[in-house]
Amino acid sequence: MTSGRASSPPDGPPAPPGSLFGAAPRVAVRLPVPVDAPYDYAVPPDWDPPPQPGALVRVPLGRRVEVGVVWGEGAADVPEHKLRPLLERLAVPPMPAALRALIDWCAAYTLAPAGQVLRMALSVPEALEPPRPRTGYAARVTDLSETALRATDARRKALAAAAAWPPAAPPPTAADLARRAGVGPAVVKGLAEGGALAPVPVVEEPAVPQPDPRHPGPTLSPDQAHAADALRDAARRGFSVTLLEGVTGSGKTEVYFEAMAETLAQGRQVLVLLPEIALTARWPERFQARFGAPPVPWHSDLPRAQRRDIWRAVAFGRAPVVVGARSALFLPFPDLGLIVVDEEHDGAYKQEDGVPYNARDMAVVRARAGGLPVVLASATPSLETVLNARAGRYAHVGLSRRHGGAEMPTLETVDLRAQAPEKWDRQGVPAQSFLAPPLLDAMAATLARREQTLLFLNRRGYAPLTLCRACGHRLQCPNCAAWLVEHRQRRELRCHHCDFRLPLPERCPACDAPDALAACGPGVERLAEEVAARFPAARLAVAASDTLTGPTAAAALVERIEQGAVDIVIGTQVMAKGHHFPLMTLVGVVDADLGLAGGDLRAAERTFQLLHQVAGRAGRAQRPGRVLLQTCDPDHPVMQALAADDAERFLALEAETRQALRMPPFGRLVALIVSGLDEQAVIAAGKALGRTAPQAEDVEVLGPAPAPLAVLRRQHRHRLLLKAARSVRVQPLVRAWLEAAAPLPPGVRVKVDVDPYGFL
DNA sequence: AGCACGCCGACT
DNA sequence: GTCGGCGTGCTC
Repeated sequence: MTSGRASSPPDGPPAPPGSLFGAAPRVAVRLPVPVDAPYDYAVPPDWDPPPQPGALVRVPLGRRVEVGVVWGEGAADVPEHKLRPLLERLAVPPMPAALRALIDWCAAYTLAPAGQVLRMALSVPEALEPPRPRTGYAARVTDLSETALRATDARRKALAAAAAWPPAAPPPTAADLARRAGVGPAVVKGLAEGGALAPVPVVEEPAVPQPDPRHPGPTLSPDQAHAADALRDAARRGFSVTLLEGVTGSGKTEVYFEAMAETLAQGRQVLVLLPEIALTARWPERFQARFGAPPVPWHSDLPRAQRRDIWRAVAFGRAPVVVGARSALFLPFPDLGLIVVDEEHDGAYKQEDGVPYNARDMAVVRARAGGLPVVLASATPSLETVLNARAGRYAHVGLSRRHGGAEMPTLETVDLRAQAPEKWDRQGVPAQSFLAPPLLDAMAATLARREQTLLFLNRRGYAPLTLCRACGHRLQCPNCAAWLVEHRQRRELRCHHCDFRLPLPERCPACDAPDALAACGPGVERLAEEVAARFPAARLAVAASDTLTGPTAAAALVERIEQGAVDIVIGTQVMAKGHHFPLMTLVGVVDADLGLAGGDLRAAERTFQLLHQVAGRAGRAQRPGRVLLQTCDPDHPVMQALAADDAERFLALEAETRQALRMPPFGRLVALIVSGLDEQAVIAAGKALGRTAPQAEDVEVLGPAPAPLAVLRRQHRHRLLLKAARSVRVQPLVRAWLEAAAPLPPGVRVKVDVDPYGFL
């Protein structure tokens, strides 16, 4: 992929007079601002050698100063007099060529301005500055009598501590010395002022834990060892993509650890991508067990200082392994040797805001650019990855059995039409139930065996809808086309799409009727209420993203469950991920149909993956597990495939459907979201875009129609979908479409989403 | 992304 | 008469 920069037109402006003897040397610099082309800058004559591609430089831009990356030679299409000089080289390693290639590729593919993509790679400005030297202290004298300082006990101790400091270690700070000597820091300062200690500036990069590939890890089963051999083999060669497919509990993680060990032994870096880093509490433990050191994390919630340290450690090649969320893909690894994308099917890899990219796909692009292998791991790989493997584009390594001889859980559907939940008694008033008799029986039996139950319901809060029994008014978000979700514990209604909150009203906001508001449908809180009433002796825990604030809370809950301090866990999808609890032998899926509503392209696939993953929570170790799926449609292919444990057949059916519709991965989709505060203007702009839609072979444009979330944060949204055959290069089409389109009315924006995933 | 320029309402 | 709202456009 080229830089996308047009060369100077043949009839361009004449060269300025000064260029007769050779114009000032210029370089193209990409800037982290949303423009597509790099800007040219003059290289000051005293810059010898001139900056090479990848060099990070400070440049003037308008009336501010930005950090940019030298992208290549300057073009001749900017008149000499407009050129401004490079200001400074930054003392960090050049951005690796493979990362620059990824940025260009990502911009060209997503149609995002390349500068906006670059911004993701320069997200930690502090990391580009030299670390601020701290002051260390070294002993300058052997005895206080050599100074004018009066010898006190504290001073003697502090001086002795400084003299005894190991020369190999970095010099101690005042605080270090004071702590060692058991005195106050003022004593140290006093010694320095009196000349007994010499201040030395210490430029110290924080230490990074070093994983040891030869650290003895857990023993692999023959199945695992076989798979590990294949991955190690791939890790020894250049670019390749390998699908590592293994059912939940088959020990995929330990298998790809072996590929990582191989890469680490070669002295090269490894990147592991996880979909939601904060919630995969067990991964770091497993990493530590295998490599004898904690992994280095990367995600956007890390404290700034830590992000700076890690960014620098990666850039300087001091971080051998980073485990991170999708943004870790844009870290400047100088010697990346392997990328692992765990849970590759997970929708969290698709970024919806900013540059809409899929980190799993971009990982393959990064790997190809760097000539290194990628491992895509999943128990339920995505349809596109499976098809790539079948077509031979990806290698395929399978793990069939559960590690440690554990049995797969038995899985049954509960037909809610035939076995409807029976009302329960809330203080003399019959209350709606969400648990059918078979599930309640199974829970009682599980409780009696002193084993654990997971009730899975992918809905936060108490109830997803509140309506007025008097007038029928439904409580809606004022900013979004969405119902307000009751959070009874917090005594408020919340919008799950924007940050709107409303204290729980006593009267209907529409008709003012008192005590008429009724909760409709279940959320985890409401389920907990029913469970608490039905099983008063059971110890409950509710696990949702808003009840588990941060990884610490998640880890604490995991520990409580492990220790058997919880009998029934009621959780959203945060509970679906990679924990395994030996006592958890029953999983009840409260509403298996939940994800299937709403005509989303991948609804069936996602539901299958999620429920399969949830089912995998049941019965590991030596106890057999049982999974009950409550559904109103037990004949649905997803339920059938889950009950029969037949992923193969489900994927075949799903592939058939998609092929018939010429939908991804058999066709390509690009979404254009037109949004703005003024609904009429948005509709008009959408229609105008529809009229100028590209007419081409194998291309069809659907819409405009209201987008699935027709109003979001007060922005009205209409969507057009361009659907094309796989062979069509959609980017040039869309680019030409937008360029030819009538100028957008004020306040209306168009967002392009290549390969849209969810419905945002 | 910033940051200016530029053209229409409520104040010293 | 100015201060200031944010729509539009540019930054080598």
